[in-house]
Amino acid sequence: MTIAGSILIIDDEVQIRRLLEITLSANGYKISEASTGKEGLALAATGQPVLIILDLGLPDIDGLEMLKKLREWYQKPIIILSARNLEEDIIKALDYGANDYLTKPFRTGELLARIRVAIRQSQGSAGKPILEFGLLTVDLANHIVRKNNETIKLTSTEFSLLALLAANEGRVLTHKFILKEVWGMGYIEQTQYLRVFIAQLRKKVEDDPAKPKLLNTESGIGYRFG
Amino acid sequence: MTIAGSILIIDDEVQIRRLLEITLSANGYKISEASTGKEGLALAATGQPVLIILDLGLPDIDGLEMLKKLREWYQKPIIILSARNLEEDIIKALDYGANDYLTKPFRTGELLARIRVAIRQSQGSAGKPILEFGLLTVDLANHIVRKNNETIKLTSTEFSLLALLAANEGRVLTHKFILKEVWGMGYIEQTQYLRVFIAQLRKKVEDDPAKPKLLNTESGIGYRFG
DNA sequence: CCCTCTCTTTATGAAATTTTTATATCTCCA
DNA sequence: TGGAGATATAAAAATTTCATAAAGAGAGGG
Repeated sequence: MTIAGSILIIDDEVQIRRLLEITLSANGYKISEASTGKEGLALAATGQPVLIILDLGLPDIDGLEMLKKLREWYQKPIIILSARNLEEDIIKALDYGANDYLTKPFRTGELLARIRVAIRQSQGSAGKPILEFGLLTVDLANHIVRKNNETIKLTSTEFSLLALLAANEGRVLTHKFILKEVWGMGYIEQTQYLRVFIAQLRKKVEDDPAKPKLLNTESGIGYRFG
Repeated sequence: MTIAGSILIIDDEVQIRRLLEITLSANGYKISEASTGKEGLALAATGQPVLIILDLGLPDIDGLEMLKKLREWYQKPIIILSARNLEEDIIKALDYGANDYLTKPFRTGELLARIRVAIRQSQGSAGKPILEFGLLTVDLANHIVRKNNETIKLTSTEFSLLALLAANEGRVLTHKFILKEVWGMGYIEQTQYLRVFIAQLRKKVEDDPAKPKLLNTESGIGYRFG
């Protein structure tokens, strides 16, 4: 029903959905639609949309709450459509993680241009193929990890986890974010998996697994590489 | 508080420059200004601004040409300010590499929010601003606090508390407000929590915890940062 | 079919953090 | 100046979170 790489439209007004459906598909985008917040959250989780167009005036969930919920795990662009044009609303939505905010009625050409902006930004940084950290190198393309010039054998889950952390050196990644990226949306609460795999990685990667220098834990939040 | 990096304003109208200068510096941004396209290009090259605010109606260079020239080498966000509200102009500017487009007259609060969006996107996916207070820096996105360039270890509650106070530098926040924001609605009466955590923070953050300079108490009301 | 490899669960002790308690100190005003 | 209410701080207790080993489950290869 939903196809990866699509744009998800969450709006309760059928005319708007129809208009967007026509406009967007005429411009080569695949689309999926939801008319309620609940449905929208479900589709966002399962459909892996590259961008979400969100109406703030949904019947079942407060718009800002919806935005907050999405941003707990969804990093790609969210463009707000709203009938409200109060500065206060716009500021709040943008600060809650929206990428752009258009008021209804909107111009379709402008919306398309703003979608292009959002998408080109989200595709911006394509990381380096090989990451180096002193004696440790992580070759993302070839799934090879070396320590002191010897290759280390990692399972594919272990590699995904290490690659994710290494690619975000210095940043704290939350449990939920890591679980979503490595295991998928359905595993967002399985914090214990993470602990088990971090322990395994430390055994293989750290000089002294009991005193980790690369895989640091941020208690109550998540993990940080480096 | 200052937010790292400067914003370059390129606009020929002196009133606009003055307005932006006041608004932006009041919000902790360093700024530089240019009144012509030529001057703007020079400053963009030498000043390494983190963001450019560009007026499309410059006297010496066509706005779109200017944008094109900048985008040949400048990757950070460019926000367009323009008197023109034609859809065609907006689309062109966005497709030429602008990150956002506001029409004059604009609302300053909204502009500030859109600047925050642009900056957080250019700083890797989830980057909120980095707050600086002399020798103390608070990196909101990465949960990192540095003092004299050494990272200080804070628990997640300690960090939330510090971040809240720091983000509201100079303002007095009441006990109830802080408790509501950091612990949640149900903890509004737990003033003692606050005292305990403020004491812990002072031990970690202040030079002399007994004579706090950053975490000040407003007896009977609450606390104030700075 | 058995062996190996990996992922998933479960169990347990350790560590970190939060909450509670206790006591000392400060501040303001009568 | 004295006392009441507010604040600071240390330290103990309780709770939560984390690390790790190990057992169970499932898949795939020989």
